[in-house]
Order: sequence, then structure tokens, then C-alpha cells
Amino acid sequence: MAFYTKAEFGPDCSLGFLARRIHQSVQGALEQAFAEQGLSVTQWSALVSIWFGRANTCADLARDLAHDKGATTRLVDTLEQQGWVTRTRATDDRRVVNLMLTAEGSAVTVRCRDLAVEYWNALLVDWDRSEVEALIMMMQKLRGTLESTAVTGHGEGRCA
Amino acid sequence: MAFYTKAEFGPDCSLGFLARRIHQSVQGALEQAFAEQGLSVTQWSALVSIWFGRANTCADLARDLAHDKGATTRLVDTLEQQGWVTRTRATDDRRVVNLMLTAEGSAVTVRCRDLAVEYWNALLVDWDRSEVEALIMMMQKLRGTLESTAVTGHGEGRCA
DNA sequence: GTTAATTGACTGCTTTGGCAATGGTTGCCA
DNA sequence: TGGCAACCATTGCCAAAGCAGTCAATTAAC
Repeated sequence: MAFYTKAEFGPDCSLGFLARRIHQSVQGALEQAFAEQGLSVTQWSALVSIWFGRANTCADLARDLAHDKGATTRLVDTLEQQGWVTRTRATDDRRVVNLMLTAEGSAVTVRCRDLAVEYWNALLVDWDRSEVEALIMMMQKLRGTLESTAVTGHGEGRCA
Repeated sequence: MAFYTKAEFGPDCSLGFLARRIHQSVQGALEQAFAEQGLSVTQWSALVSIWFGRANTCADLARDLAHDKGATTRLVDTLEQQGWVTRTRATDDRRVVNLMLTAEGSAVTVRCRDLAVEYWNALLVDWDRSEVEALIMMMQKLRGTLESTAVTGHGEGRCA
């Protein structure tokens, strides 16, 4: 099926533009909401990833956030300086450095999560539950399509 | 209506995370697709904005792309160096600089648009038309909600 | 008609992320 | 045992974007 036609394609109907604008708006709003907690959205995302057990190492984190490995190292640097994360060299495999949330790190993660939940609930107050659920499901499907199709990238991609 | 609960909120069901990942994937894929045309996705977005008449000036462009004004100046610098855009000081209001696409700029814009359309059609080949339409409409609605709620930002925001 | 506020373009400064290269470590296989 | 590839963490380098501030031109206020 050919969905878009060359003549009709434009910013307002492009999934790429829409995703970008949504991302920008949300990022900006959460950045403000988190400001007095003293962390950025990116930092919070990393904390969340550790908090959920999605990432135990720096490399995990980079994959889970689709973030550059080098940038992730520096990101963890600041998280460590803030006292939110500890680095521990693994004994079984001395290449890896295990990341752990401190009590303070865990606390700030949860505080920001609550702020995020409040933000979203306030934003979606006029939406129907079924509508939001449908939107989430379709965006998940789109994400799946995108990430399984991806030729290259930070992840492992496909092997022929 | 409270949509998210604190206990259930997580990356995979967060509209913010989803939008970010979708944006990243699309951006990366188009970046590759445009590579041999010699421009980046951001540059192409600017050309598209001018091409559609959404932006005639540098300030328009920054607003339309929700892009920093300073960054936009530099962005237009490169577009001008590439010979895709011309700057003309307006006579009626000598503050503004009018932007125009050159023939070459117009051509590269259209070529990349065609690449983008092909990319999306290939990606969505297994989707139902109605599904994609529904996704676009809901993302448009979310964008509307976000941008009308935005307290601050690049746009005009709301006045009390 | 002069002054104040706004707008547009532009410029340094800083932060951030992507990219490439390095060093250390592990598992595999000859 | 000795290469060898893969992997992890880290670093330097560079491009891009956000932020604040400057200057000029226009508009509004008095």
C-alpha cells in the first residue's frame, strides 16, 4: 500500500514532523517541571532506565535510551557527581561497570515520575481513555515497525 | 480523567518516550536517505517550510520549525552557501530578510520529499490505510493539545 | 515628537550529542 | 599458548542547538 502521495505529503500530515513536535513540546514541558528537582529530562530517563532494571551497565543504558555510548559515559558522570548513581566495577567481568541507584537517586527518580504523571494527566484531562489507549498502541506499533526495519543505528540491527 | 497511575507509568507506555524513539528512528533513517543529496534532515525541513510558503523570513522559519532563532540564522547561512536559498533585505520593513528558494533549492527539496515519501510508503506497506490515518489524526490532536497548553517556548504561548 | 517597548537578524558562550579512536578485558579457536 | 574478534568504558574532537545579549528598525504610548 502506498500511503503518501508526493503531491499531498506535507509537514502537517507527516508522522515524522508530528513525532518531532510532540517530542519537543513534551521535552520542554518536563524540563521545566523537573527544573527545581535539579535534573534534566535526559538524566531522568537514565535514572528511570536503571530504576526499572532495564539497564545495569553503561552499555545497557546507551542501548535502552538509544543514546551515544560516549555521551552516556559523561551522562553517568554527572549522575554520579550528583550522588544519584554509584559505579561498581564488576568482579566476574572486569570490563563492565555496574550502575546502582542510591537512596537519593531513587527518591528523585520517583519524585520526577510523579511530576510526569501529573503533567500527563493534566494534559490529557479532556481525552477519552480509549482514545489515549489507542494512540499509545499505535505509536508502539509504529515504534516496532521502525526499530525492526532499522538498517543501522545504536542497536544490534539485523544480521543479513 | 486521570490516565496514568504512578504505579503503571513506565517508558513503554509513555507518550513522551514513544515520541522520542519514533522521532529518533525516523530522523536517522531520513538522514541516511538524504545523505547523497548532501543535506541533513534539519536543512530539508527548513527548505520544506519555505517551499510551502510557511516561512518567508528567518523568524518565521524559527517559529515554524520550533527552532532556536540563533541556530536558524546559522542554518540559513549554510543553505545560502549551498545556493539553495537567497536572502533579500525587505524594502518595506528593513529589519526583515526575505528568504527565497533558488531553482536548485526547489529541486533538492522535491527530490528529498520524494525520498521521504518512498521511505514512508515502504515502511507502512503492511499497515492499513485507516490505521495510519487514525494515527495521524490522533498525533495531530496530541500536538494541538500540547502546543495550546504550552506555557512558554519558542511560540507565542498564551497570555493569561 | 520624543521616548519606550517590540521585533528581526545576528553573534559569542556553553552544553550536548554523535563519531572515531583507544585501552582494557573476555571468549573463541587454531 | 597465542592470535583474534567482540565488547565495555572512556576520551578527544566536532557539529548543532539552546541561551543571552547586541544592534538596528519599527510600532505604540504619552
